[in-house]
Amino acid sequence: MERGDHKGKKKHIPVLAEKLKRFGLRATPQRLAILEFLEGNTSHPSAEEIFRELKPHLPSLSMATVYGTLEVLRKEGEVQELTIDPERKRFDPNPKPHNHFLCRKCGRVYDLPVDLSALTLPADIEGFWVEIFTVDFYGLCPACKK
Amino acid sequence: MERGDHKGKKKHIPVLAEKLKRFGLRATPQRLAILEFLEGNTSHPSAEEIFRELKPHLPSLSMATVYGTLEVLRKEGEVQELTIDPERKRFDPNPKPHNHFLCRKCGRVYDLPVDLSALTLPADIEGFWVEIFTVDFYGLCPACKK
DNA sequence: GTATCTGCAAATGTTTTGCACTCCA
DNA sequence: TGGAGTGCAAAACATTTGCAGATAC
Repeated sequence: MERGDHKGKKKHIPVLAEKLKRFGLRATPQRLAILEFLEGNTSHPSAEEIFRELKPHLPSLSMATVYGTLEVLRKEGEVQELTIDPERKRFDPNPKPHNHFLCRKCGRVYDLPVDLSALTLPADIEGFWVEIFTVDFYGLCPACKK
Repeated sequence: MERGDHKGKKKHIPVLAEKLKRFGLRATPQRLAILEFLEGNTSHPSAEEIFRELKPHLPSLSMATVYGTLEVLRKEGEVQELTIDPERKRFDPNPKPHNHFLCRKCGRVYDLPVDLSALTLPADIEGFWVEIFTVDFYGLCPACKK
């Protein structure tokens, strides 16, 4: 696997364009660039980090477009918005429920390999209708623990 | 128990002043008002809500003081800062770990009576040093479910 | 061709900061 | 009295919005 790649090979642009069209969305260069950047990305970037990364390759890109694209992708269930970081929203292209860890020293957010599948709760708890829940961990990451 | 009270009787001002002094902090009217307002409060207010509530009784109060006081109380472990609401920070005067529920309709945050004590995790998970973790629930509250 | 999308710039809302003045201990 | 604390106004950010022009299809 090459440097920069994450889980396996990146999907080709046509595949990402197809995905957008399936949602009834137009396959614009901006959206394709954002989708491609997020593909397999486990760094949980903020909108600003996505913008900063893509701007050099797509100089016309604006923050408004980044936020707008993230919002439509979230509505389609393609990305989830994380609240773990009190400073800013972060985005995760993995829509499946999984756990996150925020390092209090370096500020990075990691996927945490803890199996909480045992934690199945009744959908209705004392009159509260629970649709989703998240488990967020805080502490020191392996690099900062040393 | 009277209306407006929460868990038992409110602590008197001298008791709250003592608490502040134990932390090496001065017992100012602003800090005492904020502490008294938070005492037993389970509404998980934002800084702005605290300000709006207290301003009429303490007209000189400023947002800067509210934020400053919440920050020193958080450092002393007297309140916790919640990240459950993506729109703003909320504060909880109960420093013990417990679960929260955000209603997607009315936006209120509740304490959720779910016992997760069974969920004891090793402090060290694959090299991550876990200090605390939070479980946040999202859905419809009893009032909005109807 | 046309409805969707984008970029810009301005607005919004939250939180922080610098600093002169105040007041608690 | 002296340093900690406060209020004000401005700044700093993160995010949203309105709209005129651009572009995917």
